[in-house]
Amino acid sequence: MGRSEKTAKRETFEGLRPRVLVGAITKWFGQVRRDLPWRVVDPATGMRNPYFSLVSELMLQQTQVSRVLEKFGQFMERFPTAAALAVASEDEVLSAWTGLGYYRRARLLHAAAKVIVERHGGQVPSDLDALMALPGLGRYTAGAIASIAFGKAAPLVDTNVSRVILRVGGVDVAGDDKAGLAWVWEQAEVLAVAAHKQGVVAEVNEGLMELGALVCTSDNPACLVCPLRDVCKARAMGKQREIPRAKKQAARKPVVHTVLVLSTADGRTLVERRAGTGLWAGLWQAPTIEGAKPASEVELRGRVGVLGKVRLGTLRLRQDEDFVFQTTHRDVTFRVYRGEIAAEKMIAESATHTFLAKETIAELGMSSPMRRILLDGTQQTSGDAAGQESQRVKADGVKRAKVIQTKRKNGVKQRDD
DNA sequence: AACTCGGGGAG
DNA sequence: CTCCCAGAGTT
Repeated sequence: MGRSEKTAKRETFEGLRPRVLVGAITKWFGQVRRDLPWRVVDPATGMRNPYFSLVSELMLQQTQVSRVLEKFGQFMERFPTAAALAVASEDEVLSAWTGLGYYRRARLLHAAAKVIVERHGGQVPSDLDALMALPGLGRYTAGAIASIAFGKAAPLVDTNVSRVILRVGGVDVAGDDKAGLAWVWEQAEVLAVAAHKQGVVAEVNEGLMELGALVCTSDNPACLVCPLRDVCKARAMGKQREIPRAKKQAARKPVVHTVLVLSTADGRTLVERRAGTGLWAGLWQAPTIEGAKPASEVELRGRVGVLGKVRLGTLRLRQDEDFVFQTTHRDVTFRVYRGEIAAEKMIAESATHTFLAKETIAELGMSSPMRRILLDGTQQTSGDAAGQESQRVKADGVKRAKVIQTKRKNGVKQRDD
């Protein structure tokens, strides 16, 4: 390709000049950038710690900054280096990940740490292709680490960047439009190359995301304080709130998890590991029967009684109030029964089922609802419905259950009516 | 190309 | 209620 063609391509950002955008973003980012824990700079090298970037980027995939802030520090304390992470057990890693969701990321990060130790001497590689070859790193994450931690001329596109670029370019497509996304990546590359020439590729890439997170938000863009307000085509057209158009969302499927929390007199509880695929794969739980409708007490007793060939027919069970836990693809109704046995020898432990103390259970990888069931006591909520709403659940056999929504911190939001 | 994988916050 | 979020891997 000739030089003129290359030059022409550099100017296809709908007539916008990359240098202008680079300058505006860099200046703005320098003024407002947040102090996030993974943005620390090593005073010795003047560089960001690439391992911090690796961990934070994996955590940030499809996850908001505020959510990652709650987990990042603790994770780094437990696994301060790639080598420390590589030698940890998978359960330790999953435990540190509990509550973040998309648990596959934790396993992939763990696997990436092992590759980094075995093939890269324990140092996160700086080469884009080497980064892409690591488990769990796709085009976005590899580009983020290469550009932000190593200052390489690599582009990056997440949903923030995609929204900013589509709006600035005035491209009216859905957020998951394939051709639109390809175009966005081209523009991101133009920007990254231009920024790299000026030595500010890290600032521009991170600044683009910061802009999308703080100013060019999806619901209510704050155009008046936007550094790109004068060049933004969506704003000129008054379409900044319509671009990008919403993606189609799949309906959630109702399912029911019937759970038996079986405890011993000395305070230990029976737990098992979930199957290796599907929802909450490989995480720990109290014995659970999953189905379209709630399992009966008889079925639940049978599920556990079979373990040690012991009948639990005489065991008295208490039933919690049902609650619904929502994930992206499911409404999971939890029906929880609790019972106590005199001695754990009533049920033989096995490779897959074991009685553990509460402190030990707290160290297992578990889903958020299971953590509540096992560690926060019962879900009785009578007289304490603040912040919760009810909805009719379509699952058979479940009349109505509270949807667990926001976990209020003490004193932050008490009912005041 | 479509689906799957969590969880919580905000409007 | 709905939509969104520093995406990637599998089918």
